[in-house]
Amino acid sequence: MSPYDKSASARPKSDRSAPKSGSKSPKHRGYRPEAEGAPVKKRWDAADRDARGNNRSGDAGRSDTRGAGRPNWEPRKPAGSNPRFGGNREDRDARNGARGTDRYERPARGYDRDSRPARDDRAPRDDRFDRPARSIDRADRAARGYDRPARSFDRDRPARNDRADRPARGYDRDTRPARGVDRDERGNRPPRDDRPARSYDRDDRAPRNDRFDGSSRPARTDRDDRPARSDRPARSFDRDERSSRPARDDRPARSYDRDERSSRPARDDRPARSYDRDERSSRPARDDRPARSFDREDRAPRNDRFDGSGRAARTDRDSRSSDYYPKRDTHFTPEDDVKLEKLQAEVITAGEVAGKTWGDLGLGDNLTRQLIAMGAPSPFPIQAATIPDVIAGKDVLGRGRTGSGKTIAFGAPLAEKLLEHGGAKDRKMGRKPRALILAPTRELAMQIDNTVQPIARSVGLFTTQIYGGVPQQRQVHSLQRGVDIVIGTPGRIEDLIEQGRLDLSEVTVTVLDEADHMCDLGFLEPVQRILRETATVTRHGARAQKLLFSATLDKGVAKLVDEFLTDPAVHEVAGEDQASSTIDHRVLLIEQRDKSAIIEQLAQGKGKTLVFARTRAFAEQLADQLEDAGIASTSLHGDLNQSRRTRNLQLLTSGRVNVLVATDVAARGIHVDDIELVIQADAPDEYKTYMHRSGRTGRAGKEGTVVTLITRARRRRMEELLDRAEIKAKMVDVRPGDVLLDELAGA
DNA sequence: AAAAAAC
Repeated sequence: MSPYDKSASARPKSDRSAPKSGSKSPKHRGYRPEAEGAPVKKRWDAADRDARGNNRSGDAGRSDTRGAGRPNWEPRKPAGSNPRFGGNREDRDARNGARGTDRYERPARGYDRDSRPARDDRAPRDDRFDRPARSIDRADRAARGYDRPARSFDRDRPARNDRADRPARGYDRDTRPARGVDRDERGNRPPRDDRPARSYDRDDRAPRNDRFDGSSRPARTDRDDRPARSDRPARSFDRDERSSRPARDDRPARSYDRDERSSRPARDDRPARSYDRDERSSRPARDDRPARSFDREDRAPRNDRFDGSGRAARTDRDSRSSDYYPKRDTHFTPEDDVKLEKLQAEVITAGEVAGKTWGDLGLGDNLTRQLIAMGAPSPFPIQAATIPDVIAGKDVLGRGRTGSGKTIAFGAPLAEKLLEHGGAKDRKMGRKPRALILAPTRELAMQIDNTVQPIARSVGLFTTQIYGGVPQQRQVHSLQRGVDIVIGTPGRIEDLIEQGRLDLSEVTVTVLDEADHMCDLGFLEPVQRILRETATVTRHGARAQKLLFSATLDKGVAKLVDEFLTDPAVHEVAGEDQASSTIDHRVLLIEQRDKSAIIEQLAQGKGKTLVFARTRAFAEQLADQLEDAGIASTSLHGDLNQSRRTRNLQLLTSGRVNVLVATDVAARGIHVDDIELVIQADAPDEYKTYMHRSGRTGRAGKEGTVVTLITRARRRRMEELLDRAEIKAKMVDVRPGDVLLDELAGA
């Protein structure tokens, strides 16, 4: 039985009062007993559809005017820059972004602009937005206390989109106490309304150092002197305790809590959260922390609950939700960075490609025209290698260096394949998708769509993005209208399958981008479940295809290859190793205490800079620190809501900000024009991570610099890692103020 | 251990 089967026996979840829709859950803030069972979303849908004349595409950022004249693998304008909302807000955002104060200040707007389908039609909301809170005068905003409501509004927005029928205003605060239940442990917090207005606004925030000096705590950079923490329970403890609560087992709750905390102003009685967390993460072991076995005790019964019930579906589902509380019994050792054997590949050389046209590879005229219009006059090697095989109906594994044009390598032939059988002529409402592209992050899914969508559209095919963190309603609408190509991340795709709103049974071409990563722990199982939902043969009896792409494709994908691929063609491009790339790799040997100062100096450059940190907290902290140092910067990591993630990435893409501090969420696939410098504030643990991070620069033959900061103690490990990556890098001792840093910054 | 991925 499929894990997504809709049969009654497969869905005991809803019988256990743990339905999926938040509004129907007694645990959800939106719970309204009288609304239970009522087709809340449907009602909104219909009204909305009428009101807006049914003329909007389901996805943001759709305009065929974008992107002409760019390299062929490059996304067009990022999602969220939809011109239909006019230029005024964009311009205002641009100004704010340029001042570098945009990061937390007006979160609600980003969401509003990017993902909200039809707010203009909804009077109560308009009212809210038309208030003077709009003013971009931050002092004014802060004085009026508008910052805080705007923020909580922002967090609730996605959930609310489909619930216009309930009273919108004041809702957040009314229900806040309910959530407080989760945070009893931190109970000595003053009532919310007594607190100063949320002020991530840098202007009214005390300088960081003061904040800590004043409370007799060491400055944050002084990691070794840790502040006493006895004045409140350890946070990690909170979390474990929370997650052990039966009532909350079925949802993560993490992002809410964290988001909430991260937005809280600094309090005298305890360190700011980011500091707090970072400090904790650098601490190897905590004696006061409950043993891990705690978690396992909690998990064991859950398995029992489903084992032996004869319901394979439930077992599957359960193992998936347990990903949110990852099993801790897998022992981690940093030495685990094993280099797996490369797959034996057919090698194509640049010479073989010379003079080939898109048509030579088997693409039709429309596609050829479109690709040329997108700035790809002729195929890159990886494209020349894989496109014919994809069109021939083979399973394909493609390894191409970062930035070598993999998206078109699968996107274009995929469109061609769909055309073969019906294609645009077969267009009808509610048709099932026939192709699926899976990506590991939402940003990458958006970016792939930005490239694939115009290609598909040129031959009358439609795409849609299916990923989490945004209201699902628009995505469902798209599916209902009928799409040909689904592009998304595993979580939401599984979610919609389970809800019966996404049917992959006619998907005959499936693409895994960053395929090796999709085989990593935590991704593999969802991906396997999704692949099992796809068709095995086309309606013409041909075998359904699977295409696996990555810059670091290795035997790690064997699990997927063995189950889902038949006699795959493996392609790579000769001479496209890291050694031949245009990236200048440097390893800087530094003192730990100098790290901040060195990063500041490196980030001074005029060019775009991407800084990688190991943890979300450190990424956030670094971004703050750089801003405090007068460097316009922003952050990208999983602690941000999706609107911020999208917006912050766009700040860098558009050049409104020159520095982005990110976790490894940005390590793979993300393309931003002209990143000149990649700084690895924390060295990566895996050679693959190094390769993907560094691949954010030096794209399409451009030059770039990658700087990795390590302490001397780590030198040996770093050398081994570089060996595996086959990268040669100079190692240099560096101290703050050294001229070399300015040179590397390209200032 | 961290990161990502659903509500």
